Amino acid sequence: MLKISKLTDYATILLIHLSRHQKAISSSILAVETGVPEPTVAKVLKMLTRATLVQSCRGAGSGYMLKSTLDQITLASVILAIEGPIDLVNCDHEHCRVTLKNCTLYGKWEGISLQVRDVFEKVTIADLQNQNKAIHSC
Amino acid sequence: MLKISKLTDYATILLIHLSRHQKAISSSILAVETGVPEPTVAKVLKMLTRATLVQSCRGAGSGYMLKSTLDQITLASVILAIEGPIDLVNCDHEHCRVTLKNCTLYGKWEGISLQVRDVFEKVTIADLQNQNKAIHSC
DNA sequence: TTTTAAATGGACTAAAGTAGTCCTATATAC
DNA sequence: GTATATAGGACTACTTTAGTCCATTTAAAA
Repeated sequence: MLKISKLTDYATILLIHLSRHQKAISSSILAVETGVPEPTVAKVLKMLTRATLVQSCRGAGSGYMLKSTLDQITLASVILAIEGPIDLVNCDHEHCRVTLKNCTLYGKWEGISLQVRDVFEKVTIADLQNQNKAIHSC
Repeated sequence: MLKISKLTDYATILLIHLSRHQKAISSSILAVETGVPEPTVAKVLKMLTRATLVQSCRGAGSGYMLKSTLDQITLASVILAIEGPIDLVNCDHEHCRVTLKNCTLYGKWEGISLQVRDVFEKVTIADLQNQNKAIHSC
């Protein structure tokens, strides 16, 4: 499927929300703000933390903060954090029906994947964000 | 998931195979040639026929033929035939958590989808095809 | 120092999408 | 008329995604 996963969508929304706060905020507050269920918010923030897109702090009154500004966060990095590397075909070279030598299409797909990756590399979350206060995607 | 479906992969392989024949060939023959199981080959060819990328003919000794040359078939048209329209987010505007007015991200995603679509629009199956006889993808 | 709020990690369930198969009907060449 | 194909669609199995929950760790606040 040539689709962004829902969690990636949530991730962009959460990042935009985080950028509006100076202090760290908790996943439960973000859940209320965004309307996304809390356990899901928590899950996404965990992934973003592992990818070092956001910074976390434990303990009472703490939470999550952006590590950089929205214009420094590419959509590609968010997709990578949530869905893994962008590869249009997943050729594991193990269960391939044919021998690798014959697999001449593979290289071509690689090039196309790169072009797609490039599209996402050039879009930042700041680009996604609008000037007005609306922050949900559908 | 940002991946091409397996069936789309098969479709490109089948199209390349079809281009090597002058006469119509059956799905069972294509199955043997490509190593893809016959029922699956049949399924994909049906889809390609509905999308008028290939022409079908029933009856003994008949089968499928290309409707145009490989350099006239874009990857986008194959993806459209197998997976449907390229839309990175599927916002049905019905079960959206927020009202549509607030959904400002939607327009942005549209633009990105268009850029991705553009990548596939510019690649033809002829581009995918290599000069040598190898025709399988992994 | 105790309590409380919050992240972390991982397991788990449910839902959705994909791949693959099979069967019946229909068309056409020989 | 018979054999060979496509057409359509139903169906099953499998994989991925979404979403939830719980036990643990951390640290601030009282």
